[in-house]
Amino acid sequence: MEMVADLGASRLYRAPGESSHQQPQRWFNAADITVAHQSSLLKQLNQQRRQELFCDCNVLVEGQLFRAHRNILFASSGYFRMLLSQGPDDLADSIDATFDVFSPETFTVILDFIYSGQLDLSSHNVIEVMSAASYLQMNNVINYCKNFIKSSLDISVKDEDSDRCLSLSETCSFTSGAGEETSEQQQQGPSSVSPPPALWTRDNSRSQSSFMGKDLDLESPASALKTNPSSPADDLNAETEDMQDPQDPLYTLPGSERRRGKGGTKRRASNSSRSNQPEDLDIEEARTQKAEKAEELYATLPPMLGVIGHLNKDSNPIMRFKCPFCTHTVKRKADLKRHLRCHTGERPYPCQACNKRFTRLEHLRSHFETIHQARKLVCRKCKCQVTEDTGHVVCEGTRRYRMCTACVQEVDCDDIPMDSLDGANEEPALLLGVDGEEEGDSKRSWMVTDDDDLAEDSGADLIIQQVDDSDEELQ
DNA sequence: CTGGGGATGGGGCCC
DNA sequence: GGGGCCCCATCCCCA
Repeated sequence: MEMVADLGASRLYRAPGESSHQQPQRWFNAADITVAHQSSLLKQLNQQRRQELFCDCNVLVEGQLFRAHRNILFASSGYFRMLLSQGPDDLADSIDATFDVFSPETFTVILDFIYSGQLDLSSHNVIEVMSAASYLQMNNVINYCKNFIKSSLDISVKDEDSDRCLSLSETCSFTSGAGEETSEQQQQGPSSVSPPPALWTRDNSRSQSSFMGKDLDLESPASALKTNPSSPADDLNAETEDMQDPQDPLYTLPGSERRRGKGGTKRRASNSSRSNQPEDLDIEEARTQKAEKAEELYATLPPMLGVIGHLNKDSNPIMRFKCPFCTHTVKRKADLKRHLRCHTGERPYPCQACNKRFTRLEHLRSHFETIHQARKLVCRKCKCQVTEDTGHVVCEGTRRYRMCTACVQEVDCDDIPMDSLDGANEEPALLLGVDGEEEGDSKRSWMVTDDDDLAEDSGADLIIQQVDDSDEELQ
């Protein structure tokens, strides 16, 4: 084909075999050609999908199998992009993804959109489609849903409750993540999908169940990389790999984050109190990177985080915030931010005594009081109740605990460094702080001292400073 | 091997 | 929105 004119973006081509002398001349606009080509191509792909030709990706939604093309899913969804870019690509017969967080009908709507540009939204399915789109990281679909809801709420736009079908041609351009720049596609008859009932509450309950449960393949794109549902053994392995040892520079790197069950902290009980000084820089670097990545992650969160939950008793919608990485929803944005730390691996609260890091200040406080302050008025040996006066505080490395007089006499006292009773009642300096944060007044008692060596936690070398701060200052 | 308890993490919710 | 408390689940250690 010969280009005969360049009109900026619109180039004109002469059909092959036609000379400039032939009449009438047939001119092709490059933009038209592109659109026609894309349209034809997509139509072909859609046909192939419906005929299950060359489908190399299996998606299981509530037991219903969908077959599609990896490259199409990859190009359309951030979720699949992450999933397919890291998953094995030689398992044509295996299930690539399993979803229980939305219905097959919803996935059909989304799949039809991917392959046709037609988003079959209705007042009945918009919430679940939006929720699914959020889960699949398809910002364009989310935007359509938002527009749909917005226009539905606008009483000036009289559309009653009639279902509407948004097509690419009628809505905004896409500037979101890669793969969602599907550009203008051909108009195609809306796929006839029977809309499921509004299922937000169902989704919400799933959120809880899946979150509390073990179906890791639903938790996050990263965890979804597992082809098969994780077995307890897998979890164990995951645990093993996901050490929370602060000495491990990767222990909470966002990229290595893997969802685990509640409270699954792998403890290298004594390891955490060992310091490899030459690695400190690496640790700090990793920590910084992690914080930066977390910030970056927060900054690049999909715009659609707030979703409309079920109606309250006044029939007003209850806004909930959905985690972009899993199906969990929360009422408050602050709770979502807190929740996101379990995905980002961010642990902004380090214990200066043992270097262990925590996601929350309260966890750090609890840890410090329990481990380093001997706050429990219980004899560690005989479990009897002691008081601050009768409970001798025994130091063992960075650990402090109380023992009753009898137990102290029973064991070889000479081997156990022991605080005086007076000292036991005094407050060791809480060498705690929040990385990168100025200590506020409320945290003054959690002083950061200049003695960074305290963080080295070299066992018996720990220096317990005794200051006059009262316990109450902690509260 | 097993059960109990400690330590930790995460969600809900109040202040 | 942050801090904090309560509750519960999970994991690990140890007797």
